[in-house]
Amino acid sequence: MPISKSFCEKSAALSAKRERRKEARPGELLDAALDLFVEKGFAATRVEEVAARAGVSKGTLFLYFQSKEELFKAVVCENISGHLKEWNDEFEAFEGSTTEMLGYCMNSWWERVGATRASGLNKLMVSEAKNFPDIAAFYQQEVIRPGHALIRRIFQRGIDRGEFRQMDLDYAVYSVVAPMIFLILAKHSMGVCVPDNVAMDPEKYIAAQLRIILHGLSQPPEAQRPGKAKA
Amino acid sequence: MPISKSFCEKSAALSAKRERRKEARPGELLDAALDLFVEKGFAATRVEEVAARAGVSKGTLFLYFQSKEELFKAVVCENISGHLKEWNDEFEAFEGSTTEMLGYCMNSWWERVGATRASGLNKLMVSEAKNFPDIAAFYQQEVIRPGHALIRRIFQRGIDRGEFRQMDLDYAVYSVVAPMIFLILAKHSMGVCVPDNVAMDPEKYIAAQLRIILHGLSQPPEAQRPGKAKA
Amino acid sequence: MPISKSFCEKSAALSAKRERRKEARPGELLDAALDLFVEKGFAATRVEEVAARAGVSKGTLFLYFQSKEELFKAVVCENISGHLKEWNDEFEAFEGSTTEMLGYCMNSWWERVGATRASGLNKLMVSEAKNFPDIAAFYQQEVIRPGHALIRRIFQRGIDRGEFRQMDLDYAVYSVVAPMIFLILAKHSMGVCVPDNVAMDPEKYIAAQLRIILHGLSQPPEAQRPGKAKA
Amino acid sequence: MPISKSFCEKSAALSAKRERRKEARPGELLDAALDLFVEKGFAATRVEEVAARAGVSKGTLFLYFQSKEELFKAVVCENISGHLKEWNDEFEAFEGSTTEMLGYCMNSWWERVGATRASGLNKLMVSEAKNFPDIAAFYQQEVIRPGHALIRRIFQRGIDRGEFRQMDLDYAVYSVVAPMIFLILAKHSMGVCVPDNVAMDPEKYIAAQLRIILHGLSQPPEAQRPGKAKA
DNA sequence: GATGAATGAGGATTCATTCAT
DNA sequence: CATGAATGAATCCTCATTCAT
Repeated sequence: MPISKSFCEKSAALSAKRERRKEARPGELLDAALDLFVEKGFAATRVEEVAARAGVSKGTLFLYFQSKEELFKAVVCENISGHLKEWNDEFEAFEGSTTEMLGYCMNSWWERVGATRASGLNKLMVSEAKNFPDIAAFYQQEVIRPGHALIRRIFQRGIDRGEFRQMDLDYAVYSVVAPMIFLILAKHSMGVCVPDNVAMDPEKYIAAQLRIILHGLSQPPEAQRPGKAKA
Repeated sequence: MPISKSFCEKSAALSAKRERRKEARPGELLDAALDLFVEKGFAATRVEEVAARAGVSKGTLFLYFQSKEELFKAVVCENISGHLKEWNDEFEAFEGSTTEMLGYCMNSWWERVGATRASGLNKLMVSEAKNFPDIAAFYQQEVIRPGHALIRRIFQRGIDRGEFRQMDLDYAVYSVVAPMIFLILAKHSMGVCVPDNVAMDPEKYIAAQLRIILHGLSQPPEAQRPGKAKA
Repeated sequence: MPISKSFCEKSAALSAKRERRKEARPGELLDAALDLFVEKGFAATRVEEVAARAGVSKGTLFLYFQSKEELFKAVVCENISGHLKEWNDEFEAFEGSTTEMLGYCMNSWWERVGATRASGLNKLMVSEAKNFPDIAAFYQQEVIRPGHALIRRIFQRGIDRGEFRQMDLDYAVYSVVAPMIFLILAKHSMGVCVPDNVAMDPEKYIAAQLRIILHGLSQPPEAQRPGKAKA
Repeated sequence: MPISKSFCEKSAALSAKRERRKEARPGELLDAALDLFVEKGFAATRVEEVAARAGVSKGTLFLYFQSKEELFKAVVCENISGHLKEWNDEFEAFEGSTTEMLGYCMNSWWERVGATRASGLNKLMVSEAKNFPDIAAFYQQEVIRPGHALIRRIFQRGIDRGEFRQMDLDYAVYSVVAPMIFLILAKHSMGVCVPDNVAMDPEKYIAAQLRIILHGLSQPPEAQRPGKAKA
């Protein structure tokens, strides 16, 4: 947590000062910056554009953020949601089957993160991880690791309760994470992952993906109809 | 193919002016450019750096590419592999089970594309799609759509042969594509998808993913051990 | 005096508008400004810093001074001491030897001007004369010319009274002025005139300088010891 | 010498590279920069103006100097003349009286330094010492200290040969340095040290100053004419 | 063809100045 | 009166692009 603290405390300290100011400005700037950084990347985004979209002038932005880089860091900090703690609590309290829990988890992730502007953060990190290694490390620590840990605990619960077969947990986790990433990129990268001409309904996708994760696509052996083969 | 033609023909026409085509156009420049664009993004990459890494001077780069943007387009064109036609042919000739075919397809994709530098192209497109809509469209047409179509045909074959259950083909396709994207990002975006401290073996991952796609993770009903539940 | 009037009357007139004059205009601002202008130069000094050092906000500074440049002019006006008139009166009343008078004059200059913050004004004018020709002219008229005139009158008195030999008065004056400037720069320009590692006692320096001006450094002829020469 | 080395070696290394380039550029830029820095100070000088005066564009300046600060440092380094070694050699070889030597020294300083553009460096250091402490330290080490040391040796020689009376060497040195500084400021600071309306002939000034240093201004006692007093 | 010096439009950042509160 | 948030002109610096050699 040392890294996370350094970033977040800094912006917390700033926030204290800010709240005494026009108090809306920094948030509007961060909003605008998130959109533009996600849309065009860090380097291709002009601070003046961010300011304009937030309805203020170039100079005002620098009143709240020391530099474009600091703005970027603040965008990342601000948009790292604290949902993980929430989900962990829900996990502890959950009473139903692990299958239900997994579905609940993926769907609520979509509602609370995937479907929101905040999901752009993931695409942003994909693009800029190499240019901002310290932020990437921070993001990994705050988002990636706890997220993976939670999913792993869910699978472990399923195995413990006899719902899931024994499995290599790491790769099982990826089978949940990969679709999330896929959804984000489908949302933010216009047709580079999913063809434009194909409708893509996230809820349906999650449901289908869950079905596949749980039961696979193969025909159960007893149902195999011989003779239906191609030849 | 009209869009694809426009890009490739343009660069072909330009090359024609300068006598030889790919022969004369230093592949080193395209190589260096791919690496750097993938690593830092389009805007954050300096042409001088590309030239330096290719061992030539800044001026030389502009002998072969009219502009940084043309260089980018050429990088995309050059790295769009012709594997799709290959795979389509192999699909037509394939005699084994569709399960085998799917495994063969994913593994050979990893060997021929995923594991190579060329896989950076996908990350590149994710990052730059919004900044280069025409290139994104071109990429979609040349890579995404044919790729999806191929996978869809495989699934269709499986259904036709009674190996796979009925399914929504679109979402089934994503269950193959998402892991590929995931692999690429794991390779190119340091820890933003997979925690740094977790080993990730692509071949194993593909195998595990295939198993999940085919058979799911749930315990088969007859094997469910009641009473083993947590509560 | 026309130029001098223009500056001071202007600021007087402005002040009149705002009722009270120097009383209301925070001397703290002028104090802070003098220090910072002397230390860092006009351009490198930020008004915000001046305001901060004076304990007020940036906006307040502009209540009292129309612009940074006006602040600068006010600093010069404010710090031009009225000592000249004083010294002229003392000159008229002086009864002792001219040698004594010269010593008195240099020492009291050091006490009343050289040793105080106000001496920074001279360094300031040296640095900024080219950037503010009209202020430089004003300073020349108010400080330099009367100062030179006074010293010249002292020398004239010495010649008239037979204490000093005939001399070119202009250059004689410089032999008094140069050490004063030297003292100021030694005080304000860290090591650019006097090495840091050499102690420099202004009173002693003035005494030594006076001795040199009056009697020179050469051995009186009758005291020359031939044969003591190096060769 | 460690500090001096760091600065000068750096610019020497740069020079090596430069000479292979248009080879005249850097010198022209340094010339222009010296003039403008002396005239307006560091902060008030725009790099574009420097470039324009050197007949090149803004960008070209940054081809040769990493930043405005580096340009400033290079200006200082470049203009620190190696005359001190020369003068030291001449001192060792000098055969005449120390009085002659002192005169020779001051006059040749004026010819070789004071009268040239390089003398602006001193004014520059006066103005910017506080803003560039490391450069000021470098300047002190390379110019001020060796200069003072040389003059001190001259006076020591005069004492040893019986030409000069015993004296406090430090203050004696200042009686030579102060006029030099005075001359420089008279040259570079339009009327802030010497009134504009007074002719100032450097050679004459040096001669007069020498006379004063050596013999003072007082009437020799035997020549004092009583009764000539004012009253 | 190849080079690298030169260019200048473009973008980040600063800071004097204004003005609503 | 005092404040400090907001402004935008001014300036440093970068880097894609050109071109003479």
